[in-house]
Amino acid sequence: MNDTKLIDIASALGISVTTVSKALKGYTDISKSTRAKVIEMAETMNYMPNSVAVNLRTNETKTIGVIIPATVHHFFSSVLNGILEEAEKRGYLVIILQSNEKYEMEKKQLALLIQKRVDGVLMSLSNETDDFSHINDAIRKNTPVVLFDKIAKRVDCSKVVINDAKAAFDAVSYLINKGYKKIAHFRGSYVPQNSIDRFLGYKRALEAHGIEYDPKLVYVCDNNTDFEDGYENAQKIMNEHPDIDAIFAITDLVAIGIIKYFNEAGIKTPDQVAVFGFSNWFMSTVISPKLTTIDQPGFEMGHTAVSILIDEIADIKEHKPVTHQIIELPTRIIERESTVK
Amino acid sequence: MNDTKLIDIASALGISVTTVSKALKGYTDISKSTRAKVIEMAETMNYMPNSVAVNLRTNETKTIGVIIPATVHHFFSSVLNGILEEAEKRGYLVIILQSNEKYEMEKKQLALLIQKRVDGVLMSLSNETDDFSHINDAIRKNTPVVLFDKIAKRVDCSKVVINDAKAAFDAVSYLINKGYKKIAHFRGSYVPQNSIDRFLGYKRALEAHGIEYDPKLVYVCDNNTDFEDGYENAQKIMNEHPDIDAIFAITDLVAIGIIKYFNEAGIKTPDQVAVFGFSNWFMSTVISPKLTTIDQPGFEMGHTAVSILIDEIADIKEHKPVTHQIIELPTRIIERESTVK
DNA sequence: TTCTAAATCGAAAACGTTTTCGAAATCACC
DNA sequence: GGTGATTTCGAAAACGTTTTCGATTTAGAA
Repeated sequence: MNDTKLIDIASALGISVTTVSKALKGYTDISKSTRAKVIEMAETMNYMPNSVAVNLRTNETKTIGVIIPATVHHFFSSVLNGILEEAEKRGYLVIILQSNEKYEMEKKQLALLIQKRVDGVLMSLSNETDDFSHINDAIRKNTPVVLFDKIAKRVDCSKVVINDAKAAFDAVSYLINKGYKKIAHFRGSYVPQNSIDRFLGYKRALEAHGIEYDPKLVYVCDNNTDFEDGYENAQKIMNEHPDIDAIFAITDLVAIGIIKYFNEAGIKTPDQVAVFGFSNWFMSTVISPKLTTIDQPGFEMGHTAVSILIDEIADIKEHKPVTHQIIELPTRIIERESTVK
Repeated sequence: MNDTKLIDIASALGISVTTVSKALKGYTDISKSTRAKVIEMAETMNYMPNSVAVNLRTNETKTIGVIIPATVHHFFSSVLNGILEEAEKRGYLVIILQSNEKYEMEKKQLALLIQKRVDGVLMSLSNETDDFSHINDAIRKNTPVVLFDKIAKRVDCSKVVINDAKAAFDAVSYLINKGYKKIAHFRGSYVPQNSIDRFLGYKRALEAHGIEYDPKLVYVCDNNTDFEDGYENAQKIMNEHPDIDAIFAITDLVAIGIIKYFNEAGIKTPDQVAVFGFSNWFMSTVISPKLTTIDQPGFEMGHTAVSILIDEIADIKEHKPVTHQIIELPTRIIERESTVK
């Protein structure tokens, strides 16, 4: 409980607080000899600046806030790891909050972060949010925001995303090129744009290859925490459309539910029905057959989001104009067993 | 960029900063009428206190730090979710740092958190740390620390753990009671106590049931990020000891590697060799056969760790004596397919 | 009306830094 | 020894709050 502060060093040395502060911060108007004495004394007294006081004086906290909509799992784990690594590298601390897909939560948490004077915030939007004034408020107050993954096009800030529609288009095109003809889609709920985009990619790929889109082959899986949805809808679709030969699933989670059911029901994957996932979560290599999927680079997403944010923080500090970037990270197909006969 | 502060409200109302502050904080020496005026003006000017200034004055940040040794995955995801939920509930923010199993990192990060004036810190030790002076320093400086999962008995602070030895003992006893006779153990590396304790539990269970412990049946799996270790050692043990009938694995991850190999090599699980995991990670229900395992309550661990920490913070603030608690969370066997014939 | 008690307010210090600006001391040079 | 330039230091203000303590006003009682 013996926190040493500037004044302790100063009085130990019989000099002023100002001189101590300057010596420690490398000001040039302090003689080498007193600087040396100060540094040594600071060392022996185990001095560490009180960050709160520094923050108040300098008006920056070297801290960024992160708001994620869901629990820390799967995709968001990767993003978080990317965020933590890059933030550490750049000397920033990170505060994490989860909105549980609630707009009110998200709004409250963003306000809290601003009140805490974080230097910037990273966020992935909740499914509920269709009003973005809280974000615009933050930006107007000079707290830069960068959106990742679940973004809103209408907000004027930097964003880092993948192209869900294109990734889905590629996935379905891959299936078509492999010779699959009757391809179903297990989509996500109707609200998040990612879910919509992946569905659109699916639809466009069919049309681009001259296959008629059949809405009856689209099933909704809106449970994001378990694979039961995939399991049950797989059962359902094999009753209603036993002649399908492939399913493009919105996530690896539902893909795994599908494969689980197929394995239990004796339906051969990929021989009778191929399965294509999305995200390349760890468990996609655990299941048998191993899952063909889209690699969604969560770690890189976290990395670049932090990088952009910290650059913007620096620009704002130097009163430079900040130019917002929209970064679209590349995805790629990871071909495994569930689609190759 | 128009942050309103106390003085703005004060001058708008023609009163002093003191009165505004008191009115907002519910001091009783402010008349109802001015209080009402202040509150209304604060509302319309959208006042939010500057947390940094408040922190400096009150000497508390309502923030806790968390240091985890590994990447945010599997078990630590659950813990983190528990931490985030409980912290939010109690009005605390959380800063997360990862030490990557490096003692020097851990030490540096703890110092950083103290410098940032967090009110307390939660940590799970790195494999390298066998010197605990940094933790004792923190505690001596009145920053309470509570250790979880990977702890050090010698540090005088609260801890929340599971009983690894007992859990392992239960697991192996379960196998013995099921009739398995030649039970191997795929242990973790030699350094973390958890790994040692689980090994000891294994050994004691054998001895308690009159089965001779054979060190040749113990294999080391020290890769925590992939299941290759389990896979390769499974291959090895089936060459060297083809007559084993069960394996107790240190984590679900290596258990899954084992099952993967067994599935590919045509070795029937559990008929020829049963497999028992540890932790009850999500993927243990993904694999076929589904994995019998020990439920390690990560979410509850995060919850109670935060709860204890915040209680200690309150005690310290009120200069009450703090009594450290050692909480041992119960584990239980989750019986699935990999051990029932 | 006067005196006391209660109600209401504000000046100022404090939290621990950083930074501006001026003062003092030293130096170089003639 | 005097001048100006340079080096070295420190007083003080500032960041935005909270809180103590004293001052002033008001109400109540006699």
